[in-house]
Amino acid sequence: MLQVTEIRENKDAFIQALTKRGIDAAEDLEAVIKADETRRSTQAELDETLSQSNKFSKEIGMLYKNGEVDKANAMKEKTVELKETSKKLQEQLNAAVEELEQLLHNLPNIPHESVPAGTDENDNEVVMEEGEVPKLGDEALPHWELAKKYDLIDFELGVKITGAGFPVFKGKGAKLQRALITYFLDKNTEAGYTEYQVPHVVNEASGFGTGQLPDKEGQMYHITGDNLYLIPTAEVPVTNLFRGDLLMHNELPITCTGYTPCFRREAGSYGAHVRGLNRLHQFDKVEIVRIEHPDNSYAALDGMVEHVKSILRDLKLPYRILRLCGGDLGFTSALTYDFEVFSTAQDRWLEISSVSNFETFQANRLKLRFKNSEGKNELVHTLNGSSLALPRVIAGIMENYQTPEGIKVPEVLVPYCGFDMIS
RNA sequence: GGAGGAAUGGCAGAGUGGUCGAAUGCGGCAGUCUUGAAAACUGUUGAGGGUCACACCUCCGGGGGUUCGAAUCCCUCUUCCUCCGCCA
Repeated sequence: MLQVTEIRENKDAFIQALTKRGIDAAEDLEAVIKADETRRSTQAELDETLSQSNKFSKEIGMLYKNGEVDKANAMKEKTVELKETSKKLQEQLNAAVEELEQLLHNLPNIPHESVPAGTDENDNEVVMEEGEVPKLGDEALPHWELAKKYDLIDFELGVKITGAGFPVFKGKGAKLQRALITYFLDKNTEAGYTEYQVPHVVNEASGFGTGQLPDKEGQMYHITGDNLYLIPTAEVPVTNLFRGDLLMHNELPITCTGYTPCFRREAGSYGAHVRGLNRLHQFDKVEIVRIEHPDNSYAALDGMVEHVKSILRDLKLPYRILRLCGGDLGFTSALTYDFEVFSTAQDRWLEISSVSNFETFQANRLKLRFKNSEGKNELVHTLNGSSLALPRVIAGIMENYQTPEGIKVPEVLVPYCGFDMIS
């Protein structure tokens, strides 16, 4: 959520920045400023009224103390009108606040200055590319065929018990997935992240705090009976651990990692791109989350990018990093780097990580602040990234590591798997 | 599921109708001392709104009520704790 005081001061800069997302926010921002003015003037009027009635109350108290009951009773009558006025003003104020919040909730974050302008994924900027793309023969198979050949994943069984997009992992397929989760968590904790195990369902306040609600309501599974939501990413429960907190500056940064399944309705997805593991309703992911001092958040973002790189180097997967353009940038993000692994057999890039700095956007919704070194309260910066999302990593490994004899297991995973070949 | 108890500032914890936005301790900040740090000592320090700055307003789990006046009384919801029952 953007900060009103900043909009008030830099309206034009905000309008300018939002054009990068392909949004003309001039009208909305003007409405924000107007609603804010109404809010402030109503508040001032209400405060004045309340101030009056506070004064009367104190005087009445004094009169009673002095035994001047008649005078006190006379004064009581004066308060009646004030009460009615303040009630009316309070209602007006509530309406103004609600209108203002409505507007603010629907405005996306301001893109960082380095974010390229653009409308969709075609305008994303390739920052770097690394790793060797293996040369596979013509007989190379996509992962959904390999999964069948070696009996690693059963998509039909998932359909039977739940529906499309809920695969069942079996045997060495299941074990490979478990190995990856443990390996990722080890890698993250070695880098200093504290491991958390969190609930996989969250309440409405949590969904709002990280910005999934109300923006992405339709993408989440909603448990209507209890008004809870299945998490679309560990970002939601983990970041919300700190919702409403006022931290001390020396507590920063806070760094967390956690493994959770993720649930996404993916309404509107279709076609060959959703085949196999490419797009699922339930998938596993290991996430890293950082709560940072604003001065350090971009250095921290770079650090997270380096960290994810080192994992992909370990796994010896060819990958590239994209800087998302304004049009492809998530609602809450100021700057996002996507990591993609090249799948040789599919001849396409698969997104396996997304690393973002949300600056104060989430913190403002979460009311997550810290006391700075001057003793003043300030919003923190929040960041998160996948390290990593499992299914496409598995797809990438299966496809890139296939040989006529079977699928080789990346060296770093062998100790975690207990086998070095799937055949 | 049944019976009791509780929810106060970053944290712990006093406060039961009228200078209570709230004692005290810890923590934070500033300073003295020290080569530096620690310790000790001194000062300062709740949050949000508002203002150039004051003034002023709101906030003692959420919502509603009683009253001229509520952290304090009443209703309601939520959460936590203790005991009993059930149970992975």
